[in-house]
Parts: sequence; C-alpha cells; structure tokens
Amino acid sequence: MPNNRTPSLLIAPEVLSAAVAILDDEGLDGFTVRAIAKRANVAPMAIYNHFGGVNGVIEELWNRGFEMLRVAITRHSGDVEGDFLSAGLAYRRFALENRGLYRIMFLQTFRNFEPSPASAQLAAGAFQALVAIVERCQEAGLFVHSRPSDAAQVIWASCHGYVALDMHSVNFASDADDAYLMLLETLRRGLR
Amino acid sequence: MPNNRTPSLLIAPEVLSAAVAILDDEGLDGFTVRAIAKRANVAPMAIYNHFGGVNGVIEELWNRGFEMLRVAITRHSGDVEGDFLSAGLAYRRFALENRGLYRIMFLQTFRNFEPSPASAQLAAGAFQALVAIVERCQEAGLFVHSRPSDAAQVIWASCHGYVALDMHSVNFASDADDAYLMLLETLRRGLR
DNA sequence: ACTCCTATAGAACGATGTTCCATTACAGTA
DNA sequence: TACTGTAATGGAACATCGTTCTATAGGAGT
Repeated sequence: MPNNRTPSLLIAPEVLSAAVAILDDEGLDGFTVRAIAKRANVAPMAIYNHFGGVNGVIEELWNRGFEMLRVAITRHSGDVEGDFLSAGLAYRRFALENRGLYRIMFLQTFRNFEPSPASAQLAAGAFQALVAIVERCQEAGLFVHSRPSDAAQVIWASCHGYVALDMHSVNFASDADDAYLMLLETLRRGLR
Repeated sequence: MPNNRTPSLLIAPEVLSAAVAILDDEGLDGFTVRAIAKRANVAPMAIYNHFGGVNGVIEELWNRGFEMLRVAITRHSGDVEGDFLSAGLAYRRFALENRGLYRIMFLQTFRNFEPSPASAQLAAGAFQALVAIVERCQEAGLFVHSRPSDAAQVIWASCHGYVALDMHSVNFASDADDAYLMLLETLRRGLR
C-alpha cells in the first residue's frame, strides 16, 4: 500500500511495532504477513527480506519479550521479602500490559515456531533473575534451603498459571487482584 | 479416500477419535479438516454435516476433556489431606496423558473457537470438584478460612502453570516429578 | 423392488505463508 | 549534476487452509 518506499533502517522497527499492535488489538486472527505489512506501511516482501518470514518476526518479539520480562522482575534491594512480592506483582503487570508478547512467549504454540538456542538462552536469563531472588530469600532464612531453581520453578509456574487462566477469562476468584496477592502470600508461607 | 461409505452412527465417534489421535501424534500442524477426515476414513464434508465445522469438533473435545478432568480430580474419602494431594497429582496425570485435550482446554486459543455457555458450564463443573475439596480441607482445619473459590483458583492456577510450562519444555527443576510434589506441598503449607 | 435419506467426491472461493521477478526509488559516488 | 548499484515495491503464482455448493450414488427401511 505504501506510496513512498520506506528507508531500510526503518523497516524492521515499523514491522515489529505493527506486529505488537496487531497482536494486542486483534489477537492472532489478524496476525498475518499481509496485515502486518499493511499496518507497518511496508511491502509484504520486506518481512521476508528482513526477518526471513513470519517466524523471524515472532522470534524477535520473543527475544524482546524475555528481555523486558527479565528487566521487569529483577530486584536487588536490602528487603528480600519485599523484592519477592514486588517481583511477583511485576510479573503479572508485565503480562497484562504486554498481552501480545506474553502470548508469544508462553501461551501460544505458534505455527511452526521453535525458539532458537539463542532465544531459549534469553528465556533462561529471565528465569535466572527469579533464581537470584530465591537465593537471597534462602540466605536470609525466609525460604527453606532446597535447590533454588526448584523453588523458582514452583514460583514461576504458579504466577504463570494464574496469569494464563486470567487471560483465558477463567478466573472464579471474587477479586482477581486480591487472589493474586493471596497466591504470592501462599507461596511465601509455603516455601518457609 | 473411503471406498465404502461409513454408517451415520459411526461418523461422529470416528471423527472425534481421529481428531484426538492427530492432536496427540502431530500436534496442531496436522489438525486440519482434511487430515481428520482422512484419518477417520470419512469424507471431509461429514465434519460439516455432523459438527458444523472444525470448531464443532473442538467444542466436543473441550466438553469431553472437562468431563474427564472433573471425574479425574473428584475425591471424597475421609482423608481430606490425602484427597488434596491425590487430586493434585491426578490433575497433572490427566494433562500428561491427554496432551491433545489439554491443549484445547487451556493452552491454545484456537482459530476462532470460543466455548459456548454450555461448554463454559462444563469447565466450571470441573472447577467445582476442586472447590469441594478445598471446602472440606477448610472444615477439617487444614486450610485457612477464606473464600473456597479463591483458594481453589490459586491451587488450580499453580497446577495449571506447572503443567503448561512443562508442556512447553520450560522446566528448569532438577526433577520434574519432585518439583511438582514440592509445589503441592508448598500450597498445602501456604494455605494453612 | 422401490424410495428416501445422506455419505461421498470434486470443484470452487477467499485467505493463508511463501517464492520469484520485473520495476523503480533512492543514496552514495564521480 | 549525472551515474550506478542496492534494495523496496507491486504483483503474479503455488500449495494448503476452512468452508460452501452440487451432483452422484450407496444403503437402509418399506
């Protein structure tokens, strides 16, 4: 559709933000090569030249999502207990404010998308931010001493599960925010 | 493909078991109208005549899945604590043994599939089986007295999250089975 | 043996991801 | 200013997707 051609350096950013916008606005139904290109004011071919196809776009969004998530949940203050609760709240906030990205990262087995080893490494990096918090909770005597990665997996699973059901509108709790706080409290008490 | 026509009464069962088989074997890539019909030894049109399209098949699988899940986690013995742990283990077992169904029920926002009110009711029925267990745990003094549905939502979210990450091969725990037991223990202690 | 229901095969439509290709706009250089 | 080469564009084309329509014919009940 574009009357004027887009400068090369702008194509990738335009495509990525268009992809996120479509994912947030219309969900996966609208997430097509032609639709993304149209919204980015770019030729469909640009997606192949710059990303090697729609999976390349997904991979780039995955990478950005996990990097954002890592930053969002990283905590390092003196108050380890506060860090734990604050990181837990930040996790859900990230998911709700970036539904499109979260779907790519966790909820959706996309067409044929399999994250590359480098992308999987990025996801592991985000997980490490949580492990670090768990380790400091253990050192402070707040958590029982088990393998930090085991406790982190339990915490991550719980938070992810809550968010995932929430996004599917499967939440029977009286108040969604309060129930999530109850979840974090339950984890804190249960891991002691 | 079928040389002989399939009796009307057999078409629906054949289509449903073929759909489950494809979902388990090949995942969603192979889940197409034509592939299901071929595997069921039935004409593609039969799926429209009997289910009104692929979404009708998905809805029927959803219904069966939640009915199976409800049966799987229903417990009612004298040992309420045992019931809680046993139901938690049964939840994960159901998911791992019925990956195809579980994906339809929770992991996948399918094409345009939205469960009908009746189907949503069935899902709520499975949730009620969990609420009943929580209520008996509260009466026995095992759990703190909050709204049973809130505690049930927390439990369900945690179990679902663990299973979901597991299915995405996102599990950093040293032993997947042990970590799930740790999750159930954490919930039991944390809800007291 | 006849009739009616319906399962079947096949063409067709729009939309999907993807590839190929000719055109041409634009930036850097002479 | 004129030229040249990179690459963004538009469009055709392919297989496959869900879906609809139609004509044919198989099989059960009378």
